[in-house]
Amino acid sequence: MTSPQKSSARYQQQRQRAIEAAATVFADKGFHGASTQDIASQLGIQQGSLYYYIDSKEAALEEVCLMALRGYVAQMEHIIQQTLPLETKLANAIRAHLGSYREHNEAMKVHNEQRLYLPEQRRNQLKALGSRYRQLLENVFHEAVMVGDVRNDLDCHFTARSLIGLCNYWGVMLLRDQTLQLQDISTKCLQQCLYGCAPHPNRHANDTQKILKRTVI
Amino acid sequence: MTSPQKSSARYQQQRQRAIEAAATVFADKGFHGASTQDIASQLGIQQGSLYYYIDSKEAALEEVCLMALRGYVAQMEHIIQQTLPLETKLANAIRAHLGSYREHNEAMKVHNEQRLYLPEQRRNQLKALGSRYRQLLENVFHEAVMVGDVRNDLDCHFTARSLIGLCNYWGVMLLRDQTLQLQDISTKCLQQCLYGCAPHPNRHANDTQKILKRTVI
DNA sequence: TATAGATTCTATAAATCTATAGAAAATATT
DNA sequence: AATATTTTCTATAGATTTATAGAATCTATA
Repeated sequence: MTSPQKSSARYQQQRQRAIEAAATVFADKGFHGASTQDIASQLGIQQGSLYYYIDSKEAALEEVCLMALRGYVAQMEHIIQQTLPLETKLANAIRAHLGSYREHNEAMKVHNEQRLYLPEQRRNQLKALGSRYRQLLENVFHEAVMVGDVRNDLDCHFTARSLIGLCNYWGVMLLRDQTLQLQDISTKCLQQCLYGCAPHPNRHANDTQKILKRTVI
Repeated sequence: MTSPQKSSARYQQQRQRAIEAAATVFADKGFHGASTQDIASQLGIQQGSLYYYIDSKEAALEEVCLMALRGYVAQMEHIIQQTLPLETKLANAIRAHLGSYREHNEAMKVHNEQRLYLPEQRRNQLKALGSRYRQLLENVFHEAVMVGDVRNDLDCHFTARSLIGLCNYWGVMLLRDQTLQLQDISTKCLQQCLYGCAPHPNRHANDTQKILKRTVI
């Protein structure tokens, strides 16, 4: 196990597979509950061989979390900076948030549930990405307040975090129960966020559904 | 370590302290990340002595989760069967839900984040309690639909789960950040659930605040 | 084909962790 | 005070885990 040219296409590809295997196993058993043996088995190699691709189990967790957040935040930057009405922006954001649960090998779930087991220093990048995303979402609500789309006493920080919490909750549900429809849950999360459960005045449920159907990304 | 009369008041009391210590440690390090040594240290006894009070680490987790849910569900039964308007009932329910995060030694957090690491069979009681609670909350919304307090196309199941998700999210925040005000978060969760962020017609923010102030339990 | 480099395997050191047994200490009871 | 009971401690067996070293195998290229 001498230090190799770790830049070949094949190496990078296998490394990616290793991180995805780690994501799957961490999502199922948790970081401490999963062993490097579990990850190696998932990948179909021997336990020792895994260390050709990762430096440590902890480093693997960091990679999984970064994998979850990176593409995701980039997506959000794109969605949110577009000049579109609040509802459309939110619809796109929610759809992207929930969608990424079913994409990245359960890495989002791992990020949510396991990242705090990383030591402070290893969380720096993650924190930055997380804050960035939260801020982007919060700004959407600030703008909406200024335009008058939402009530003017709205606590934008609280609302943004609540929406994130809501999406994370249903994101995990989407993973656990494959019969749940991404489209359906997205619609309902949007409605819940915008109108709660009180009857909303000049708007039918179907309109929201339509908005979600023409998502941008 | 022969089998003792495990019913003395002192024994039961120490046992309770052991479960609370386990809750604290599990909340911090996770079930698999925490060792029986950690729990014993928290309690101020030797690692081996812990087994005088618990049968296994797994049994300890089960006890922690049960501790979290038992009193809590009983509370909800009481709150929810009262004949009160939707807003009041919800205000009480949310307040009780969030409040119990700051009461039971972080056991609620452990229940949410660690219970799935228990084997199927050990989760039976927990599942029953959880379903019971979810059902109680769902019924509140069903009633509200019939009375006309909420829009009639409301997905009560979705709404109940979302509210639980919201409360669990903010419950954990209340633990992590002691500067957050229970009262303030409760109010905002209620508003979020009922009205979302769109301006709600014939009701001022202050009314909701008032309702929350006269919680029943 | 022969060789260099990349990849995987086997074996293992060192650390940790759960659970138990039996001795010791503390407390209660006669 | 003497004895019985409860509680705590120490020591350890046995299992598991991470990470590393070095051998073996595979692959690409000269």
